[in-house]
Amino acid sequence: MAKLQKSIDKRNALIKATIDLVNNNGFHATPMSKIAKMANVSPATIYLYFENKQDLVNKTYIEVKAKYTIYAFETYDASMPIEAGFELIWKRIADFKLKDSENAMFLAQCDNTPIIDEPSRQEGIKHLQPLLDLWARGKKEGVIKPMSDYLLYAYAINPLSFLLMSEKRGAFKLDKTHIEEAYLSAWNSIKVIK
Amino acid sequence: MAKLQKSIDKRNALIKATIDLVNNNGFHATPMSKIAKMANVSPATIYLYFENKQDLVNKTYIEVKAKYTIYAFETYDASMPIEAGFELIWKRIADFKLKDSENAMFLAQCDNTPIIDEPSRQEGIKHLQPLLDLWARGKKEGVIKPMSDYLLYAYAINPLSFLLMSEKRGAFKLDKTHIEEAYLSAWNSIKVIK
DNA sequence: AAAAAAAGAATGAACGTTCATTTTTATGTA
DNA sequence: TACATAAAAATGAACGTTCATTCTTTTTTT
Repeated sequence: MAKLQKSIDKRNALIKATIDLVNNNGFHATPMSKIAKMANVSPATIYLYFENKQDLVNKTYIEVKAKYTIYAFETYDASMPIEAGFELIWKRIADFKLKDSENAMFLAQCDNTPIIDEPSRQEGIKHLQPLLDLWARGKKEGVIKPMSDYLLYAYAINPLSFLLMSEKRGAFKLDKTHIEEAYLSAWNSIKVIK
Repeated sequence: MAKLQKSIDKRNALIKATIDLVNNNGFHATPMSKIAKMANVSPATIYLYFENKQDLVNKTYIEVKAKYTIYAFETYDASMPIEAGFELIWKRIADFKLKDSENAMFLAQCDNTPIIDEPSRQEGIKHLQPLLDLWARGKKEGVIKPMSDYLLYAYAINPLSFLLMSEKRGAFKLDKTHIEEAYLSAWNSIKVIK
């Protein structure tokens, strides 16, 4: 009964500290010693839970990404009509980014830098399948533009990350009104215009 | 005649090496020694051109950002009609990201991480004014949605960065057709729908 | 021959990681 | 229940390396 005994609380504290420090200082200015201090743990203890620094940040990424997608699809089911389904998923994603902005910002930083290794990135992408399925269905029904999923994602989902980063920098406040405007822009950019 | 004599070629080589290494390895895995080696220069020589590592990366950012905006607005003049002006600027930006993807990717990484200090970031934003002016005019004329500039930027411009990163990762090829589709999505997301 | 630019080697600090030891927890026995 | 013991978890200090930066010397330019 080795691994199971190790405190899940400590592991969580390490992951939280990693997110916090990487968000505020960047990966390059986040030494293991600081992570340990913030998690109230000895530096050596980190290595009981993670192989090394790269492993820690990879696992943090995968865990946060899973949390994100679980939240996004929690209330969706694949039998919904396209537009309603898209609105539902989109608003769950927006909601996650608002209520859980620490996690969302960490993902944004990982998605734009080489701090995560490629296998972990692939692992993170997997969970997005329900949205891709919805889009495939929408294209078949002629409701969503027959474009590459990358284009759809770039216009429908990714702008939220930019808005989140802008908010973090303090130049902008992402409130309910903005969310509605953003949703309309997202939908208008991917729907088929009759 | 101190500074003027120092070779502009060496400075350029240092900036290019910085972009190259940060793009491929990330800031955290880009030591001064490697930058020096790639620029065919002694590590000590870097300090004749830049105060320190932070200064080097700040100046690189500002220089690349200036190149980007100069290219974006080169063929635009403020008397053009809104839609034509937007299309022109948008396509110049897209063009820059395609033909100068090394520079564009470096900007994308800087814009999503704390590797640049805040004054340098502000300095980089300044040059975007012509686009903001165009949007202000478009809002007044009722052609562009009366939304925050951050929202307009998030939907009209920022998606190109995401597409560029996707292409860099090899999952996606950003060709002429995609550019046209992307332009339509961009315009549809910010124009007033009658 | 003087000044500027560049170089390589040196420096001290900081880093990721490991080691030797102590503390905590779980288990078996009376 | 109380104690003894072994295993697991956690630690602080230490290690070897790498890093940004500086120092001293050499090369190049004027």
